[in-house]
Amino acid sequence: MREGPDIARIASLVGDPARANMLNALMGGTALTASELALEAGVSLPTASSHLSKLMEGGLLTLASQGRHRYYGLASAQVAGMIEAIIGVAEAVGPKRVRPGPRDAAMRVARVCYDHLAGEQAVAMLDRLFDRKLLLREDNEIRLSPSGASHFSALGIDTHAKARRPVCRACLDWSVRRSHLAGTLGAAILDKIIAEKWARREKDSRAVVFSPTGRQAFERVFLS
Amino acid sequence: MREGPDIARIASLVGDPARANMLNALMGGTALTASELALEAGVSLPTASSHLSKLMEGGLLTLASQGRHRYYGLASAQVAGMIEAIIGVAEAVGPKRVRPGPRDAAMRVARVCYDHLAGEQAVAMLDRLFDRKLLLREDNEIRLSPSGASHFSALGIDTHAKARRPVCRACLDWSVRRSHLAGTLGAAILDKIIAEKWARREKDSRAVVFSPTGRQAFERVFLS
DNA sequence: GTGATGCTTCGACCGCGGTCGAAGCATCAC
DNA sequence: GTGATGCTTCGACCGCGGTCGAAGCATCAC
Repeated sequence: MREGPDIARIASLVGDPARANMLNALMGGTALTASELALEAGVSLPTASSHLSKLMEGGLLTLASQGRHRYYGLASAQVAGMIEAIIGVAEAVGPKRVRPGPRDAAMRVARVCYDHLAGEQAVAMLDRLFDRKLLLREDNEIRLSPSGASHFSALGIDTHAKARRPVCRACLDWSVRRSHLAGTLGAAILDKIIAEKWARREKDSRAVVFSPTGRQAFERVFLS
Repeated sequence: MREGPDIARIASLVGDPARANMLNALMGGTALTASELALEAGVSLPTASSHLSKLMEGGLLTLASQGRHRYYGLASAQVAGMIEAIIGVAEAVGPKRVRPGPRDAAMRVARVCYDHLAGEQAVAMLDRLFDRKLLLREDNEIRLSPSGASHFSALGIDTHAKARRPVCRACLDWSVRRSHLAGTLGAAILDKIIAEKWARREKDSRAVVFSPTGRQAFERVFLS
């Protein structure tokens, strides 16, 4: 018996198959309606609605109403990071799959984690941003250096904090088991990658697939 | 409906109050017996035993039999990291506690995370080890540099890999939301801190409290 | 061998929470 | 206004899983 944060409550929210499927679907970063999430989870609309209200009450989701459409999304990158951590353990202890499959390999290279890039490319990128001193580790935070601020501005990437969200944040990568970049800067970089058409989102997957020229451009800008 | 790692199964293992209490107790790194864990969880011995077999089957625990005593411990630093991530979300979405209390503050400064140090001090230490190039980020891993190897050897810290466990690993800190050092090196450093009596473990808590001189010694060796 | 200790297994109980059909509510188009 | 769409609420059902006492099993001390 101990007080402290109610970890059982949070874990049990993720611990139902229908809710886990919904959260997994939302890891792609796109907000979805109750009908879409019911389909993802394989349950009826009333059941999905009941799950969604539980996830809302637990603080794991946000809701944006647009007319008669109601879009559910993950509450934060922190929630996404927790789900990544659970996926990591599930992968590690789960039955070894015979062949990981091409989609799985693509996910390890680059994928969406809520609103930012994850995978080997993302971890390598954060390492290089530190090496080039565009980002600094300081006072237990990741901070944008002056040269980093001008670097990203020159690329047309907005580096200003929005609504209480930090610019830079670390997020643990389940496939690499190292940190990648989250926060508004992480989200802005992913936006740029997609906007520049350096990479495209795989349909019905979190995988991010770079084109040959897009990969070169990405590496020149972020990995050089 | 989707295939993939069974995250609901792992999360539901953590999602029961009794099991969550047990896992929380094991975050201190000390392996405990079924009776001790039953006490922690506030359930009877038969109930605790049933929970423990479920956690074992799910791959979250390891078991070491010593005569008629059976010691349960967390299966890996990865499992510990997942629990830290869940704690982080529970803290963030949970009711804001009126006064965090001194023990809570001490936990944020330094605490045990399974077998290694976590908290502000641990995050600062990993940053400095990178700055001093004793550790290197390379190929999506953390590697010990040659100078790092001789540095730690000189301190009497064994830096050899043991039984398929990596020497260096990142683990996300729930209070700082940045990486600290896990792996055999992370464990060896915590061992040294305790062995040198630079700090002591708080009873019935994960907090690690440095003595004034111990803190100076730690900062001289790892934060300078 | 005998008795003690530590834990697991068995069996029975029970209630929490997931489930969906039907009804209700809100917003839309026209 | 009327009908359609999208979602939530209500109500009833049901079964999974948590619970513990009693019994059983394994290892210890002597």
